[in-house]
Amino acid sequence: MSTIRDVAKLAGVSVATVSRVINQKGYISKDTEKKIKACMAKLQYSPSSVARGLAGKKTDTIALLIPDITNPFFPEIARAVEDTASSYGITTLLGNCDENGVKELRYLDILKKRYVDGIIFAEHGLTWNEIHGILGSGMPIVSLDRAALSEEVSSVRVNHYQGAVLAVEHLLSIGCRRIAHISGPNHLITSANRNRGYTDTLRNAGCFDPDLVYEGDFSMECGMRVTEQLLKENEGVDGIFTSNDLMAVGALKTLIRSGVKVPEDVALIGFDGISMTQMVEPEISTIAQPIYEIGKQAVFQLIHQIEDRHELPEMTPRVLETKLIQRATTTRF
Amino acid sequence: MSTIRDVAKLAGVSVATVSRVINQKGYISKDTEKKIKACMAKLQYSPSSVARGLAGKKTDTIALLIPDITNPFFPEIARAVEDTASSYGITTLLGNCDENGVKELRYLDILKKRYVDGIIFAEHGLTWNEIHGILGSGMPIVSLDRAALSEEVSSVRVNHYQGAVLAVEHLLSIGCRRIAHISGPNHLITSANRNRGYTDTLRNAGCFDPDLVYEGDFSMECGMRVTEQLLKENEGVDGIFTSNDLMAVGALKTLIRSGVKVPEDVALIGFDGISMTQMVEPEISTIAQPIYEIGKQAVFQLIHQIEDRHELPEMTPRVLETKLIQRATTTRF
DNA sequence: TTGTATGCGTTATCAG
DNA sequence: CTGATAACGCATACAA
Repeated sequence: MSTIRDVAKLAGVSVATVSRVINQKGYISKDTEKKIKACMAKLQYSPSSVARGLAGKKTDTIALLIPDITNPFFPEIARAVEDTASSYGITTLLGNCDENGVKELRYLDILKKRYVDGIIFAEHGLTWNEIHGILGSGMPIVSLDRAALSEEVSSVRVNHYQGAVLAVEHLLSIGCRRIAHISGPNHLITSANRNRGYTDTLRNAGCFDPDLVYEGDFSMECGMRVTEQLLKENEGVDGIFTSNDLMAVGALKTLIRSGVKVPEDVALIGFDGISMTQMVEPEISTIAQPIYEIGKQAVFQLIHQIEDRHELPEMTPRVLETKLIQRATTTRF
Repeated sequence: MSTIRDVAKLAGVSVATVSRVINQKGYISKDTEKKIKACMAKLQYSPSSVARGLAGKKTDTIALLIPDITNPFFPEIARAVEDTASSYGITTLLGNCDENGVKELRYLDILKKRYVDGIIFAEHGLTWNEIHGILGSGMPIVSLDRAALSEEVSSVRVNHYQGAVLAVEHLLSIGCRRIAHISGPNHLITSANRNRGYTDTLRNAGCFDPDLVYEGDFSMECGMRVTEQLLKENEGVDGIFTSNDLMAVGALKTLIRSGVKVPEDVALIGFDGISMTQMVEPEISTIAQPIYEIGKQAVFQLIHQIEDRHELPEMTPRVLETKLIQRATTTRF
């Protein structure tokens, strides 16, 4: 690998001059610029982002930390983030934290020191101390989950509560009255908000029953297991709202295997809007998050923190809304 | 963020001494070591991997480049790689290339210069020139797809050919005679090998029909579309072997929607062994790759290139075999 | 056992 | 317009 010095030597100029043409900064004569560019090409030179990072420059690289790469929701987020970042010449590095605090910290340790220009968290298990540590280090961050939890850390906000309301109202509208809920981990704010939306709506309708709420962990296996338990422990459940799509897929499976007719006996609706809901039969109704928009806004917010000049399309950090997508599992004739 | 110099100052020693305790290298008195460690803790110091990389040291970080993060096979590979790497204290950075040569090169540009200690490619579109460029730069690489294509680049080898043979023999054994194949992109060696396995086996059995071979692109949509076309253009197809599981899921969907009974009318088998095959009803038979083992071997091979000393469990770079997993889509009674 | 000095590849500040 | 040279944070021969 050739360095900036090799180029300088070959071109018969100083490294400073080469650096200038690389960064399009300061004055350089057309002649030397052309000569230098030729030399760079000949040596197949490309600047080291590491050295560049050390020298305090931007690396044009951001990191996206996700909790579980095998949950398709996050790969879809990743694509959105990557797409957007890519269109600004920014490369995205992914870190899979595996719901594991230790790994999360390990990533941070690596990234904090100018490895990347900024970090996007899709759901994190950090303490406030740790977050302040990062913020203090000057590393721009954006969070995808702490909706409205604090003004201190930039985040893209999705109205999970309203999404859950949509889901439950939909189930009510097609005639369901005993509607169960398989929630996500209660310590996650997103999950908790969906839970509230469910509870409130059902209370208003006068058919809330705490026995019908089960805490899940967002995995498909859990969706299967809990649904089994749910069917065993309760009579007359005629609708299920799962806090994410993966659990809905699991639930659907158990329902079919148990000989329960979907949606005739039990209607089913998930949350997220991942494409897997369309891969199964019957296709699963869901509350779709604006996945692409989420990724896009996250990148916008991050870039804004990194530098204010970037001429970005008007930042609209409004709260993003979810959308009901009705499919076979909630369509009764 | 505190630097090594801050620690040195606080501890009243030189940076070299601090560096020694960080790297457990050279002699240091128990006393100063303890003192320095205390200072590091107090300052919440952790060394910058960037500077460390620049200074020619290992970064204990590797990169895994995957072609399509939304194909669940790769997240599963990623988990295996991460798991293994993690157990050796190595952090894995992911890059999603999106089947996009430009992005692939962009990642390489970033990674090449001592950003990471090594790179694992899960399927790449690099030319030999480009590969040599990386090799020449001293960056260790391991490839997951170029099975047996060259001795120059280290790779973990899976017997895709034999896997396809297994699949087709299985279909034959349950009575299928007109067996269609939806292949992957023909320019991918893995996909081509599976295709050969299919063709050879069917030829030997005397029932090969080139009209029943369709080229797909490994996506679910493609699985749906091609299956539709396949049903329209051919009579009496009684078995389908798709070159990966995602296409099998798509195929299954089309079959069910077309009122075709699976497996009574048409049996179906996929390839890869991703867990999604168990999420649908009926569950899909598949040729399972030893996903975890693949990731593990890739990491082992990479570490071996990075440094020879690491006491790794006996390296067994044997060819990995696939395994038939029979499920409902090929179980006739 | 510990300190000094130098280099890693770039950028940035000042002089020419 | 261009060239030295000092950072950036760390590792490492070489001294002490």
